[in-house]
Amino acid sequence: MARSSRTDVAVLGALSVQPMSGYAVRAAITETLGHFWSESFGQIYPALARLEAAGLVRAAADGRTSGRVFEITDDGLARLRTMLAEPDEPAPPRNGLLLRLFFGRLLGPDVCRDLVRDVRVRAEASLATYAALRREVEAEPDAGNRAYFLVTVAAGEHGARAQLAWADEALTLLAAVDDRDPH
Amino acid sequence: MARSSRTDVAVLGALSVQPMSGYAVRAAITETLGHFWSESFGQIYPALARLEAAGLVRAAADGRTSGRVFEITDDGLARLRTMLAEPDEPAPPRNGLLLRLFFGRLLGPDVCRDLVRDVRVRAEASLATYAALRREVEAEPDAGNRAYFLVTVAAGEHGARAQLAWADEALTLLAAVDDRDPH
DNA sequence: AATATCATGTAACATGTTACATGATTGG
DNA sequence: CCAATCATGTAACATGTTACATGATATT
Repeated sequence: MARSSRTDVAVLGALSVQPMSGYAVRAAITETLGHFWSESFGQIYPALARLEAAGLVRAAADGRTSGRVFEITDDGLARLRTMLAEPDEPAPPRNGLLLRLFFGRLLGPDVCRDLVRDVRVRAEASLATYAALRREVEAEPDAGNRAYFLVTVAAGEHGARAQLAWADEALTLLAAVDDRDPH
Repeated sequence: MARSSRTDVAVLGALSVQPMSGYAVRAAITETLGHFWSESFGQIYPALARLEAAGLVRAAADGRTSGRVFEITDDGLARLRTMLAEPDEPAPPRNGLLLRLFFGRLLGPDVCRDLVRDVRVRAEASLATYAALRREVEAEPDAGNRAYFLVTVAAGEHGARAQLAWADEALTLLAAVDDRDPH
């Protein structure tokens, strides 16, 4: 049916919170959805043009700046609800790290351990970020969407903790590999 | 530098195990790397042509079939080692499920709970698959790459268990949402 | 005045899937 | 002989990033 529906969801979703410029949509997605979503200008501006042509958003000149302010229409809100309800079909798996580690014998256990340790470090940094994010959300009064926000934060936390536990198991497995093995 | 390096890694990696046809490369990737990688014919055949032109693989007519058998060259093996050692730059995050749940207020807690339950069911199925995979690997004698295979299986297991734990936390969070809230 | 940030857009490129076209080989 | 599988390839499409071009506004 619709082209680029995922970008459309993100853009309409941002505009469902409040009207804003395309530039601000990008900033909102980066800042608020950044831990599970991303969009580039090259996607956002054509998406806004499409959505405007379809009557799902309405644009008005911004008095204060040279740009335009986009506002979601009733049709746009209805369309967003429809798209949100569509089943989420998971993308085909493509994990570059596991691809490397699977052929790790060609690399040797030392290099593989470095790859894994790197993941561990990044996972610990992520955990700290999520903890801060959680404190932020819990400090603000619930405007009705706190639970939904916390659900996404929890996903990040569980994922990062899983990476940590996996890294430790992987390091144990790799410690048992004979380094004199033919790489 | 090189175009399509990730596909090249997967294809060269498959051929580093044994020479085979392009069709068999696809089957090997699907069967053996399937839980963390995927390639389509539309990527594999052009990749093989590129790799052959670059001298990284060598093709010979297969006596038994109408097709060709591709064999990795010494240059190809060296190239594969180089590419495996390159740092893995993580893809920008794009989690369609979390995008939906973040705007879950527009959908209502009931629909969101259905989305989460679906993840839970799939995660449990994954866990069973990984358990079977682990038994398979551990039943065979170690040809020197068992630890590396187990590292990738462990990643799947930890990821699936994290999804399970997250789903339960999410269901608890969503159970507390007032369903009479304005969607 | 210079610099940073806000703002909009496009073109080139990269990567990937899906559908199609074509034919050989094998097993029932 | 017919169906399934093996085998190779291309074209169209989808999705996405990056780099570029351009200019307005705000801050120091």
